Amino acid sequence: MAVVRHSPNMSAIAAALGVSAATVSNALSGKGRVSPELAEKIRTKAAELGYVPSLTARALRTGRSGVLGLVLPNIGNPLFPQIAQAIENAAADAGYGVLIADSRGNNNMQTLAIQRLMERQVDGIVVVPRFGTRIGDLGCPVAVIDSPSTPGNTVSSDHWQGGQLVADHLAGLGHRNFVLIGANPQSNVQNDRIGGMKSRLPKDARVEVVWIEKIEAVSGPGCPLGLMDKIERGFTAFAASNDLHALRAVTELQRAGIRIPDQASVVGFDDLAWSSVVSPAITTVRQDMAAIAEIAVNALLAVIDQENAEIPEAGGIAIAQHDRVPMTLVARQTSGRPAIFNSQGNTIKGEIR
Amino acid sequence: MAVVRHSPNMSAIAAALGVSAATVSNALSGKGRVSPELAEKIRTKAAELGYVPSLTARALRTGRSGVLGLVLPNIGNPLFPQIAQAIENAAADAGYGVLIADSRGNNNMQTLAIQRLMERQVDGIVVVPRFGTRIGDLGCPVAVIDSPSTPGNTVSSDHWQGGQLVADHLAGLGHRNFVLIGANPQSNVQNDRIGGMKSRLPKDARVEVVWIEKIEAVSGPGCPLGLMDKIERGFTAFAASNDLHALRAVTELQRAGIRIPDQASVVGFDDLAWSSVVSPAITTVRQDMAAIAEIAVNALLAVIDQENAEIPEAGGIAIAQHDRVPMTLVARQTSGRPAIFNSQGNTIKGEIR
DNA sequence: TCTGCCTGATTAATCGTTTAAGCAGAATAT
DNA sequence: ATATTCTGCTTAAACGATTAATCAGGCAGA
Repeated sequence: MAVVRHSPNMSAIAAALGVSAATVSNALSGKGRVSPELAEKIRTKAAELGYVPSLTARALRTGRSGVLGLVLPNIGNPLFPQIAQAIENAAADAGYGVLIADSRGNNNMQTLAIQRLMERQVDGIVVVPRFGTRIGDLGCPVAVIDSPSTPGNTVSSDHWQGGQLVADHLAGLGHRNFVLIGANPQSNVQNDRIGGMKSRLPKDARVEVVWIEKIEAVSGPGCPLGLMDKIERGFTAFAASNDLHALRAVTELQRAGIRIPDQASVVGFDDLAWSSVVSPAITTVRQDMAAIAEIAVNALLAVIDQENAEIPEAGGIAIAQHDRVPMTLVARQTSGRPAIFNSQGNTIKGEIR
Repeated sequence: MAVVRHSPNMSAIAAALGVSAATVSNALSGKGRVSPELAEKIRTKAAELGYVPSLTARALRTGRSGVLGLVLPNIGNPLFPQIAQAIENAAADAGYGVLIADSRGNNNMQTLAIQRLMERQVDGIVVVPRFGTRIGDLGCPVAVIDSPSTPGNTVSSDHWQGGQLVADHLAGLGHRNFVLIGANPQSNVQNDRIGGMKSRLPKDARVEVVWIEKIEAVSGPGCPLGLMDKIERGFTAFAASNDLHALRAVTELQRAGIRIPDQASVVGFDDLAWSSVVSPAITTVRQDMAAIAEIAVNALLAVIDQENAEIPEAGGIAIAQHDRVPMTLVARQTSGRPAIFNSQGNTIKGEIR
């Protein structure tokens, strides 16, 4: 008995039906002129033989691999799962595969990673750039996910609006003394979030900003952020640019005996994996990654199609008509009314709940 | 001026030098018979023209795509970044690309994800299986990363030994009352970790196991785990099968006013992103992902090579000669000697530090 | 000188698709 | 009745590499 050697190809189907391979191709793609009956016969025969098209051969012929590259500043980032999952799903829905590339935490590698992807002839690249880097003309369609305030951004969350959500939430609860926590002022995303927060704070609010990297540069990584000092000075609301920092704040305060949210409120961003299971569960602002990924992938595919139709030497940056997707606040347990005994310059009488 | 249309191919180099394409191929691959001088000329010309080989064409001809698939139970998992990064690095070092596939959290999708990868003719697949699923003959080389106690496992951390590390650490600090925290008893990884811990606990130790999913089935996701009850009953050591659960324990205890590590010690696994920055920083057991990834990828490549040399219809599961890589304990701030006032049935006098 | 071997190249087939071009017969138009 | 357009299919040429087979000389041995 002859064992099935490899998966059958178009010629096998053609031979089995006594037609030409071209006809099989046309029938399966629905492109050329094939009679409905024959087309049907071909399709059933293909299914019967378990035909699987060779994407490699198709790629060679058409010059399109059906694969998208994904470059992130740092695969180790806790936000990576969300992004990767969303992009993978959006790409899969569009019939594309996703090739990942790690820039291993440094800027040169980002370029190298992109090159490696292009050698594998990806049709386009989705990149979440490291801050401080500009994605230029890569000679390949690119979709950039960063922040609306980044030039060349394709689509991203409306981080500014997200910041406003946080400010409104906390101010609405009665807070007037805010500590804003960021990591690095160079990041557009963080700047937007913090800028958005500041833009909505009440006029009589007192605000201080803490930049983690500055503190760590002095006291070492993982060091305390000096939040108890803020508490003693009457601050009640801690708004971090990130759930990781929010978590850090929560544990630092909790460890010092502060009850959350009774004595202090903490809010983060991104709804990271642990945010809902710690005690108390963290109030956060969530990105609609599925929407972002879909918009990014679609914008990318649009550029790819257009490039394919016109000049092959385009390689531009994809631009979505709708470039900022709104964020949503998820109120959980780390935010509440400021306690009376802790509120200075507070106009409304908050209750301890 | 004619602009460079696309990246030049072998024929372009051949034409520029007045030789045949085959010679160029031989020169660049070093396979056929080419005079050293000509080979050198070809190489410099290739560099000069900026020649990039078409991996697609090569894949079509050789039947090998140079791409590995990576399938995980859930891309959203916080461990994903570590695994993905390690696999990507190991694969890149071996000249391979990595295509990711999300099984979107359910078992059927795992099979589908694998199929999608195979359609893209990956040369092999690295899979971290969902628990409860067996990876059978896929018709394609597979490396399984799960646990040494899983049949068909290629390589993984020695979770049992990791568990022993935890037990030794805590027992060495003087603890005698242990709460072991797991999520799901079906997971081989978690069972190994917990089994390893149990195997090294002192004979006079008191042990209780908490399964999170059981509790959540009753009280809902993210609910308290009832750890204060354990504290009141004299337990001082909380060993979780995972940093996520450890963090959950830390915050739950902290929130209730327990000082860590003075009144209770907590240990986790995996050294997840936040473990080093929360207060107190979490003592954990780290996996050597780089080693695991390298072993897995190498074992996979071995099967690929062998399959390529012999019968094309193999598709077996890769087996590494060294299938378990040791874990290392990272002692941080959540583990310490048990306080005297809390220690029941404790033989040594622990100090409050 | 003739045979045989080695060297350094070329030729041509192949991988599996896609697709432009061609072609025979039927249907329609003039 | 003849010219034209469809229709349904086939032919054959790509895509860019790899590789087995071939071939022309040069050189050594008999």
